[in-house]
Amino acid sequence: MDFLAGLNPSQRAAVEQTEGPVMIVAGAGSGKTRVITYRVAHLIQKGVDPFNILVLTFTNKAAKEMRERIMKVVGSEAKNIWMGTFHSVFARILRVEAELIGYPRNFTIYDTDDTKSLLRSILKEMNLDDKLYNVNHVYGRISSAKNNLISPQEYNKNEAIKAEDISNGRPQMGEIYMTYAQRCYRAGAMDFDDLLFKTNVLLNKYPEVLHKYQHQFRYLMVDEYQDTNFSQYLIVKRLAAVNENICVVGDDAQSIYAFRGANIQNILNFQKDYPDVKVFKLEQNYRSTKMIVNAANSIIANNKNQLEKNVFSDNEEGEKIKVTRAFSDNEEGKIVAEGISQEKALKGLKYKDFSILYRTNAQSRSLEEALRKLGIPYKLYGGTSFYQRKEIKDLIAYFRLTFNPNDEEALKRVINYPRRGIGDTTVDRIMVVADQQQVRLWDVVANAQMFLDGRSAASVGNFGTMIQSFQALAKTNSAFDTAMHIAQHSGILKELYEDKSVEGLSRYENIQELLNGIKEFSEREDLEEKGLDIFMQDIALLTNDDNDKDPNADTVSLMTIHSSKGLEFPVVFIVGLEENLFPSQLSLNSRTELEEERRLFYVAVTRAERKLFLSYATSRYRWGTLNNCEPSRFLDELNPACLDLDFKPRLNTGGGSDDFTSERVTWQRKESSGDVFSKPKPKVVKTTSILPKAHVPTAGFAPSDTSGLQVGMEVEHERFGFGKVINLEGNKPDIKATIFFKELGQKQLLLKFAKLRILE
DNA sequence: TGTGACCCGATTTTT
DNA sequence: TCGGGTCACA
Repeated sequence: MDFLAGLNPSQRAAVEQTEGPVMIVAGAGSGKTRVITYRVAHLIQKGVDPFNILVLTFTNKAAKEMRERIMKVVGSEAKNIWMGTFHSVFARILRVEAELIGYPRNFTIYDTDDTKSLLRSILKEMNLDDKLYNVNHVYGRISSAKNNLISPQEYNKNEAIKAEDISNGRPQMGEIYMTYAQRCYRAGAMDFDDLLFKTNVLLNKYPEVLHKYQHQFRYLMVDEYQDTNFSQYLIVKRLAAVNENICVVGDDAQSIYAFRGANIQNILNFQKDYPDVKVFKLEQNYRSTKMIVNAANSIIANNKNQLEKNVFSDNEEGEKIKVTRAFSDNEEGKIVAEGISQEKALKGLKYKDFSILYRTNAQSRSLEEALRKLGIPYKLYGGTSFYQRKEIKDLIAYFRLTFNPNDEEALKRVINYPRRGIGDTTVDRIMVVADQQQVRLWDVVANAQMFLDGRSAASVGNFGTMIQSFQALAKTNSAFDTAMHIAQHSGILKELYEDKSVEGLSRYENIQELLNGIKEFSEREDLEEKGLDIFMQDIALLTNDDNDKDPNADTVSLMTIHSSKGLEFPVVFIVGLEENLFPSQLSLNSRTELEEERRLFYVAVTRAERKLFLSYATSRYRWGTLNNCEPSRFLDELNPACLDLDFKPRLNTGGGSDDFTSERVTWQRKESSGDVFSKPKPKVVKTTSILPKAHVPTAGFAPSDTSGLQVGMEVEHERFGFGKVINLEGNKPDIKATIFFKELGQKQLLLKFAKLRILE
């Protein structure tokens, strides 16, 4: 057990407490991954069969890294641990059990694009206004229903939900959800949320299945527990119910995915669920200097709702955090790029020791430009992943159709690509016929002569025959041979080969790369089954980092803060620290959202090992117009003792001062309402056009006395425009009004702060 | 059925 | 600014 010696007392205690419910609260940089890997290794060395251990993570990358590290300690036994993302582990189980809940074993997994495209079709078929029923909104609504385990039936029965949708002006939401679920079912497809939702259905409806897995997974561990949603929470709870050997690891301070349904309460309430839980706190940060840890602590202290802990560092004091102000986004880029060159030369670092973090992807442009000018190599993380590329999705759609010919989205994608004279009208016709005759899509395609007429029957028939030939081929051929054949005979390869443009060339290369990947898969010796169908199974669950060509290249890393979670760099630049950007404009309406932004800032700061640079610009191009920016409130929240301001506050020049602290004071004075959550209006400096939908208050706008405000009244808000009150709640000074604004949709406002004019 | 013009919308995104 | 999606027209 030599490896235990390298752990500090609390890490070691957490590793050794293998039985019963355990919660490990792991501060940033406290050796969390180490504890998990050693804990699993320890279990195995104690004689637990790896097949009985289930470890759930949120990313493929985390699972992969962890498995490799465990392998180093216990050897190849580690291969037998059930370890993977929630989605991949339960997809694997669902493939075994699918038929119980009425799905084919080779069900398709719809990714976000498939889901949105299906929703778009449904909205169109229902003749709904796609502004009101915005696809993203509808998707979000359905997704959150599923994540909260509300089935379409329950959704439609629930009066509160119905009332909410009606007040939002979207009474048909329940119907959409119902149709969407039916269409997925008909297509033999599950979306991402279904993988968890259906697992719950399965475990709930079939006690013997639940029982089987409860006994199989005698030890459960969940990484990043603060990011679980209700659906995931319940799966874990069910599986752990018998043995209660459940260990969750997380850091509430790093919960940054609530916007996707993660419920921070899952970790905050863990002690209530398991009263005899043993809690271990990992509070020593091994990653960063004292300066950085102190600064991070000073930020997170501003959040109210959190588990008590005291993260500290025994590392060296370290340098102060350098704060820089730039005049524009481009100047900010230039300053960062120069900063990298300087710091690199000064400290003898490599490019890969640097990372630039930003709130939104759009910010990367000016940074990239500046880096290119100085010849600094960089790598952009995020963006479209390999499997998201159109050409890859097209070819994969053929594969999908081969194994699941009812896959509606795959069918729509390729039935006329490459062109074969099957237009939208014909495709619509197929859908309608399938609906009317109560047959599956594939029945219509395969028997085109019966269901369609004339010319379209012939072309659809040919398409069907082609897919059938692929199916026959797949039965007897290797994954690679099948894939190659499909690429050639579908016409995709030819289509791309003939496109000699730069993009066409790269598309062709991407297809080659996919085929190479399949070839490698075909030649793997550790797999028993290696048909194309097996290769296909989890492809929707793969993401970009699985395709990182050269992870050791010496380049600066550029990424959003979200994607930086779990990573660390000697030197970190966090850019764009401006109000309305970070914290994001859209997070300013509620304390919960603002706190999430603050945790995001905390995550960003704690990525840095040795040196941290912060910057903001006083003006920035956004959506084509130049805007004035105020420095972020987060800068004020940092302990000033940790900061090294790169500019001198101008003394008494009368026209306002220049360091952000005084700027803050200035704008706070302007906001007489005292509402800390209201935001300063972005001032338009130079515009080529008037800002799109900015509301211009009616001349002589003056807030009314809102004490007599009633539901149903029409009001005007200074910035949000005209709207109607749809709900009032709370008591006297804190009455909260839900108002549906014509331009912006529903918003909740505290009456004591909101400036509203009641319309007669 | 195919193409180009326009119009909208725009955080973050482990799966 | 940029990209995707839709619509009008050929």
